[in-house]
Amino acid sequence: MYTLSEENYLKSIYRLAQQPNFKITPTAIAESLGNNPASVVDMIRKLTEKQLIAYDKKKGVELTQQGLKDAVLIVRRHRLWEVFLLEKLGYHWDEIHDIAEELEHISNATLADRLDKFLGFPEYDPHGDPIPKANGKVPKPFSVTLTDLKMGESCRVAAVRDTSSSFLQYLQKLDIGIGTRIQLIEKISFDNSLVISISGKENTTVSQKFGENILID
Amino acid sequence: MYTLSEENYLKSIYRLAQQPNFKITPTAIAESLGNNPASVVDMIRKLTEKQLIAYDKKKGVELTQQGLKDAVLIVRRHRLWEVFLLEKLGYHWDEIHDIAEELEHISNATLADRLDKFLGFPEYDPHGDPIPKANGKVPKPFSVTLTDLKMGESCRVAAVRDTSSSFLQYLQKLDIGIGTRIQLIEKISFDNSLVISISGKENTTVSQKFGENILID
DNA sequence: TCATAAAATTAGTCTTGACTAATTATTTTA
DNA sequence: TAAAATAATTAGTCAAGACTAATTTTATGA
Ligand SMILES: [Mn+2]
Ligand SMILES: [Mn+2]
Ligand SMILES: [Mn+2]
Ligand SMILES: [Mn+2]
Repeated sequence: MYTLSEENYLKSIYRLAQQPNFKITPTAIAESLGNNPASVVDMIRKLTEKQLIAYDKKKGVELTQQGLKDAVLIVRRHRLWEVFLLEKLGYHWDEIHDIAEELEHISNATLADRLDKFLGFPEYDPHGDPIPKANGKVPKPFSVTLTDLKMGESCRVAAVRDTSSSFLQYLQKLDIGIGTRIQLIEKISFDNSLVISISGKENTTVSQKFGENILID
Repeated sequence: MYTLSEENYLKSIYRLAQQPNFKITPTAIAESLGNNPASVVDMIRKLTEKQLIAYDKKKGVELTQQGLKDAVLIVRRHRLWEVFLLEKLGYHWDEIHDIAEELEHISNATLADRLDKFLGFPEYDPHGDPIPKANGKVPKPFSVTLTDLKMGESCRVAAVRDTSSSFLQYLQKLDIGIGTRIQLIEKISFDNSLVISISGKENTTVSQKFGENILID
């Protein structure tokens, strides 16, 4: 389809666009890709010319209809490959993201759909992110976090926001995965730390930042 | 591991080295990759510096021990992915080569071995080429062709030398695949055309070039 | 053996996608 | 609102990996 770089930019812009009321600036894109803002300005020019994005000083960067379609396809491929790597090749959930980051760029007209079918049309990837459908429809992602829970309430872990291996490995250590049940025991008002019970076991304390990265059902 | 280009050069040199007594020249590499000889000379310099190849005017290009090891790994990945695409995703054998050409560059320490295991440690790829083992050992490829057959003898199709989709589609039309039995009925001395019987059915005539691209058991 | 053809190499250019440093525009804040 | 800070943009550079055109080297054969 496009170059590897173009695709990574599209995907990055798409991801930033998921945050409601967030203005997508060159700096924001630069940060999300680990690039220099000057390089981003170059690429914004290129993608604008190709009519994949529109850039307005006031509104920031927006994907065009075509750009959105392309970005969603890349995300679809990424998440399907993640399912494959975890379920078929036995990788752990903290290893799959980086490999999928490469696999998502393999371009073949029917590959995503064949993979989708082979995997049994999964709805969510191993991190709980919804997998865009073949028709381009994207199921609504989870948005309520552990910090939104009220005292005493319990929930099911539906997805993780941060997919870095340091976070995922921490979760593994705590025995938390997609589907794990968590009950909020107490909120420490000093720093918003959360005292939780994981799968009904003894209490553990986690930070606010931790809580914000756990999406629940 | 290396850049996409470096890997493609390594693989191309490896493939050329399979032909016995063949001097691997810049022109030969250029032809096999569809590149300009001048570009090849640049890359020969680069790969020599990285100690992956040795270039001697007299002997031509040779892979070093390290270069050979790396090339074999890329071939291993290529052929394993081809098996995956055919057996798991249902592609036809004339579609898989180009996709594997991209997939072979996905670099992850354990990916090839996991894929190998998932596929049940296949010995040959869908074109009959041997799949290098995890330890770097490469099973001996088939080398006898249809043109080596004597009048009246019959054989089993073991592999194809040419993997272009035009050749593979022609084979499909003739109902020839890996494992098909072929009997040589007659050799036309004028142009070395071969009159053959495919799976015991009525006679068909194929060219010498055709015969040279069918490897038999 | 020497002329010609073919192959290899060099020199110089181009595109992509990065970068740094300098400059200009826009926001914040005092 | 003016100064200071931050963000965006421009200008210039670089490396990779390709190309063409020109030159040199090597091989071939009359
Ligand atoms: Mn990527
Ligand atoms: Mn994911
Ligand atoms: Mn390749
Ligand atoms: Mn093959």
